[in-house]
Amino acid sequence: MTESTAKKPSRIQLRNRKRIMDAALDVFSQHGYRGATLDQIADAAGMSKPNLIYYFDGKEAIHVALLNALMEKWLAPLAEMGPEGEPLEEMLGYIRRKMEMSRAYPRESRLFANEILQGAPRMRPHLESRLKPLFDEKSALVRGWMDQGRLARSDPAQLILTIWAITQHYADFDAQVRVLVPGEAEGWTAANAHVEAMFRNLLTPKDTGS
Amino acid sequence: MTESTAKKPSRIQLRNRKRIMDAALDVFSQHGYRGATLDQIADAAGMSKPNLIYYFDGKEAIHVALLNALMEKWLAPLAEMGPEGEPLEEMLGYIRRKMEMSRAYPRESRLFANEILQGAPRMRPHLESRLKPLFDEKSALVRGWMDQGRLARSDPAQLILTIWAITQHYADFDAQVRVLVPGEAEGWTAANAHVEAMFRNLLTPKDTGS
DNA sequence: CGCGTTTTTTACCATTTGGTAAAGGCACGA
DNA sequence: TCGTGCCTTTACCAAATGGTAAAAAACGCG
Repeated sequence: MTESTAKKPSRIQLRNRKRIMDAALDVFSQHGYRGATLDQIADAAGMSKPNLIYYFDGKEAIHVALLNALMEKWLAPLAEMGPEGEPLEEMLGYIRRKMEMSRAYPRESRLFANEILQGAPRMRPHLESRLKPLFDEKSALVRGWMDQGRLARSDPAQLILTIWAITQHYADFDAQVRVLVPGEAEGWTAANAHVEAMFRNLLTPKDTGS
Repeated sequence: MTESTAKKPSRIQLRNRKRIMDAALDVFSQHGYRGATLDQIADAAGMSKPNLIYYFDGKEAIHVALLNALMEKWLAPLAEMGPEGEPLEEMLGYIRRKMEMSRAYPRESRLFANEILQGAPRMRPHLESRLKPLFDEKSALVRGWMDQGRLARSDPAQLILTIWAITQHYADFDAQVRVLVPGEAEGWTAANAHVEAMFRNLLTPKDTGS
């Protein structure tokens, strides 16, 4: 609808839009929305500031475009968790994917963290329309597993929040983690091992006898 | 040393410094360092911008003063955990205090979160000199408990990181939590219950038979 | 090539923002 | 009550920042 009259973008347009988005991800994730400047983004993208504006309507438009583009990627790990497999393995798989996201895409994680920290001014609609339904769906799935006794019982919503908190912590608070836990590369393997063991422990159903 | 030649501050000075710090906490925690403006802080403190500068050397000085003042309060819950009591109760007490901090002082939590997110540019010295030693000390304490079999074994450092991740999440990502988990006041009781049960579960030593 | 279209640059601009200068107000002890 | 030193305000300012106008350059296609 929004694009009904838009012509199809040229190769240059596509390439430059991507360059801008990548540069903006760098800058926004490092300095936050207000801390980022168009000049910084332009520099990082290797083009002039007015040239940025030629491709995007303005600073806010770039930010919103980033947020929109990232939302799907960000939800994917949770979306993939389905009722087909063994509950414990489905959950652990989800947790592993989430850890991998934090490791591989820390900029994206920090971009979201910045946005949420400031009250999600530009993302609340997305949270309500995309995140909430998925969250509710998966909460119900987990509750079902618990009801069947295939997963240790707890509050599914709180459980998912807990998973997010821990996995994202490694990306968002990287600066702190690095100070406290020396060793760069090994840091992740230790973190992965701990998180996996922890949730395996928590999620494995207790044999209730009978 | 720094204050060797300073006169003792008057009553007005004390009062206004407090007003400024409180206002600055509001503004910085909501918008981040660069997102905050002196005008906003001045408004919130009910005084003029040059008057701010009369009491503090500038924007950065206010931010640093805030960070310094907050550090002690922030470390207190962990500092209080000592070797006297029963390990499980000591840990759960710590976790409860940390949750209470997030509930009672979300602005402080977000201020730190903002700072760490951006790489702790103004706080890294503090992290190294104050946080790291405490972290190492308490990690060792926890490891000792585990070695004695009085706490379930895991990586102490990762365990503490995990506690921070979860407890701070409720303050820092409040905007998201609110969208996902309806109910304001009850939210905290559900969160408290979940976190306590979770860590009790994790920390209780498994009877290894004999 | 020739020419319309897309892309990029140069030169600006208005607003915001951190900060200053200096005069005025105010409190309070002698 | 008068002056002295602490506090506050008014009037500014230079730099930074988001954004625009319009000319110049590059592209691509018949």
